[in-house]
Amino acid sequence: MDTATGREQPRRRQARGERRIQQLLEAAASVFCATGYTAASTNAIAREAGVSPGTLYQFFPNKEAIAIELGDRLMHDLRDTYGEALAPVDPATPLADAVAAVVDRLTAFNTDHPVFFALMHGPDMPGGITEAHDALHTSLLGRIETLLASLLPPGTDKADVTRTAHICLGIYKAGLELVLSHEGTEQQAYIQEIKNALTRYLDPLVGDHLGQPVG
Amino acid sequence: MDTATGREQPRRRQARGERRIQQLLEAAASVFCATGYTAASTNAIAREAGVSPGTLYQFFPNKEAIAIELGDRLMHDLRDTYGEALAPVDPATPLADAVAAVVDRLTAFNTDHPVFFALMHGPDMPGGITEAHDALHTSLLGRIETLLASLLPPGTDKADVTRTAHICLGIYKAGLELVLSHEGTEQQAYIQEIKNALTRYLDPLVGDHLGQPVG
Amino acid sequence: MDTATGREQPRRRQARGERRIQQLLEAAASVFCATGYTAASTNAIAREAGVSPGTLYQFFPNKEAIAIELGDRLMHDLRDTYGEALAPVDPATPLADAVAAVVDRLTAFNTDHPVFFALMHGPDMPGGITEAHDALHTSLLGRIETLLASLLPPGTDKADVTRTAHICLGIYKAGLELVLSHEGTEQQAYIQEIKNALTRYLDPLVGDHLGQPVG
Amino acid sequence: MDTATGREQPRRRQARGERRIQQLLEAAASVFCATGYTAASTNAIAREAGVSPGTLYQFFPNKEAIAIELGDRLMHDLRDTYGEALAPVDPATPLADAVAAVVDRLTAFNTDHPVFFALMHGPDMPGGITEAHDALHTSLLGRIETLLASLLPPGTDKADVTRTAHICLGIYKAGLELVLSHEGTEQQAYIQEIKNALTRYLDPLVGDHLGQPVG
DNA sequence: GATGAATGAGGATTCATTCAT
DNA sequence: TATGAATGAATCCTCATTCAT
Repeated sequence: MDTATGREQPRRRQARGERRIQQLLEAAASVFCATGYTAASTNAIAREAGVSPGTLYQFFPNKEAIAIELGDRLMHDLRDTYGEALAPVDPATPLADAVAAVVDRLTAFNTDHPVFFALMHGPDMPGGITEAHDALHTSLLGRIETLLASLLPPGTDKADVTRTAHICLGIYKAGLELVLSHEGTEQQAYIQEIKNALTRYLDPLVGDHLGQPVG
Repeated sequence: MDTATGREQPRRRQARGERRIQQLLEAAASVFCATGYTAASTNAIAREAGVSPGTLYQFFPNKEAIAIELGDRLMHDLRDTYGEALAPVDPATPLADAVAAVVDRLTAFNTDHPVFFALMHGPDMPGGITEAHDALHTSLLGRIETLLASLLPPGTDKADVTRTAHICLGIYKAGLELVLSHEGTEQQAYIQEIKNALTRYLDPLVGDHLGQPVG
Repeated sequence: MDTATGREQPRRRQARGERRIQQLLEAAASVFCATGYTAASTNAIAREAGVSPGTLYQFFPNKEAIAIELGDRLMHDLRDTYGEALAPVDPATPLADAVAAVVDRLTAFNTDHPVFFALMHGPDMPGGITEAHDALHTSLLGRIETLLASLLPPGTDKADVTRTAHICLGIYKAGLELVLSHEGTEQQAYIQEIKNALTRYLDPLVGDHLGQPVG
Repeated sequence: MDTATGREQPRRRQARGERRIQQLLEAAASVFCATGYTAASTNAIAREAGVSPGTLYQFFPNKEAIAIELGDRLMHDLRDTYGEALAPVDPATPLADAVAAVVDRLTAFNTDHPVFFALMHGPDMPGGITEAHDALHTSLLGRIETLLASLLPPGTDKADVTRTAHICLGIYKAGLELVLSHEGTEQQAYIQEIKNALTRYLDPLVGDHLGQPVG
């Protein structure tokens, strides 16, 4: 009966919803970038998406959920684009090159998805941090831990890896903020400084199974 | 009462005003710490200070101004406590020691004035950043630049100093966030990592007029 | 499929429609019980029924209509189960027994159909009372009037019968609320009190064609 | 210093607030009567009071609080007007007269304060019942229990008194609804029926220390 | 100076209902 | 029929700021 069209009918309906969701997420990204997460209002997002507030709430139960979904998709994009590891784990790669690759990739990714930065810098709140940012943060952190696991000496304590990852992510986030607030050659200079800071920070920690450290 | 010592009247009034301001700033600090700058409401600050909203607005034109004044006083406190340079610039001091001293001092200062952190991490907003945080940031940055000026080789380009200062401040802020979100020995470990990250980042930059670099 | 038995098609459709209606009414009953009529949302009813909001509106023009139909069916059920009169009108039955029978039946009916209570206690609204509750109320009232007609002396004024019926129904509704808010022996005690209140209220009104009044 | 005016200054300020509160409560009473508690919106109450929504929330934290305060003041009014006991407890008073007095007083009170009825009939919700109605209900119930304590035989079980009070209040509430939905002589007739129902219900329960029961 | 009442636009969210598919 | 997306006014409530006293 429905054999021929049965799969497409629902698909078309779902497709509309999926399109709306995409639309809403894009609007949300835009608004988050423009005003930050805290100041972003659901009404503004709906308006930006050209729909009514009610429509937004048909797809997301609340503002937080939008940010979470946005973060999720962002991480998937990141994975799809640069793979799980974010960088080549070829033992022969010098640390500086590995770091540079990761920084370049993350920076390029942020250029493509400016909301990445907006989401990473959670709201003002103390301790709390919204679930959305937490999720994004945790996810990123995991990737970095994985990456570090292949750089640091085999026997390194788990807690040390985590701590190191936290510091690296912190340095990167702080650096990204600077990168974004500058332009042209100065911006490039900041990118280089992030790489320097990370490389130098990690250099004494990596085992000598890596290529020769920076001269 | 009102008849005697006509000259003391204004003085007393000013004193009263100063007390009020102090009161309000302390309340603001408390509220900023508890809820973050964005979520802090002027009404909540007034309530915490035990005065009416109207009174608050008799001393500060708006929320922003409170943060600015708070930041100003914080910077003065910092200067009063640790001097302009934040650390001894004795050329003989090894870099690691100088960095450790600065980090310890800033961290101790933050412990004494928890709102320091809250103000440094401005609101969510994009680029803009509120004037208050900007001011605090700029002030801190200036101190760091001064500090770096004595560490980096004499002829270093002004722009390079500024850039380096930005990066250092960024690393410190990111690190402080981690320090504050941990406790006990883990917290200590993070403090050490901040020192490591900064020392290693600066090490190749400082001239050899400093004590021997970290072994 | 569509080719054969052209006559059965509509029948089957009607059957399907009837099933849907049943489904929706059961869902509505469930939601009305859980949240009350006012707070019940049509979306919630549709969800509970496992259909889309649109489907609900294909069978009922609005929320009110659902309640009305639900009330109607409830009254039919009541009639089907306990007959038109709700109780034996055997003149020999003592008043107390007749009252007890009616109360027990209504109470049992409410146990079987908890939404009965929810519908009887209409929304908050003033005077207005929604059509649905009005209908249920009127219907119940009619049954009680019929019942009373056989209890009160033959020549009793119609207005008096109606008034008495109103009072009896009021007492019963108030009592039912109490019954439902208690459990165990206390609940039984309340049931008994309803019977007492009604019996004593009616006792002086019934003619002596009934069995001996309560001692 | 302030001795003379010190008490009046604050008083005047508080007076404005108190006036506003009165105004808001009157507006709330009006809106509750017009639309019922559930449907009453805080904005509508503010509008009715001629103030902005914000003003309302300066005096009441939420809708519920308005109803609670309204109920409180209502109970105080009731107490102030008719005393704690609601009726003479003169042992010589015949039950019918005592009941009539209470019913008349409550009915008169409700005529003076129509919101009394609106508040007694809480929202639709199941079990829940808002705190406001609960409070009013409990308060009324207490008064009735006190009253009954002097009517029922001295040794009566506490639980029995409470149960009887519940039933009486239930009958009265149900009756009041009927009274309010009728006019003129019919309304009077309903008032009489409430008295009858209550008197007859209580008659077998009161000790013979009361005046002769109804003939 | 101090008070606290007043504002009113704006925030997130809900819901009965309609409509394109 | 059935779907579920779409609507948009309405809900409760907040907050920076102003103003009369």
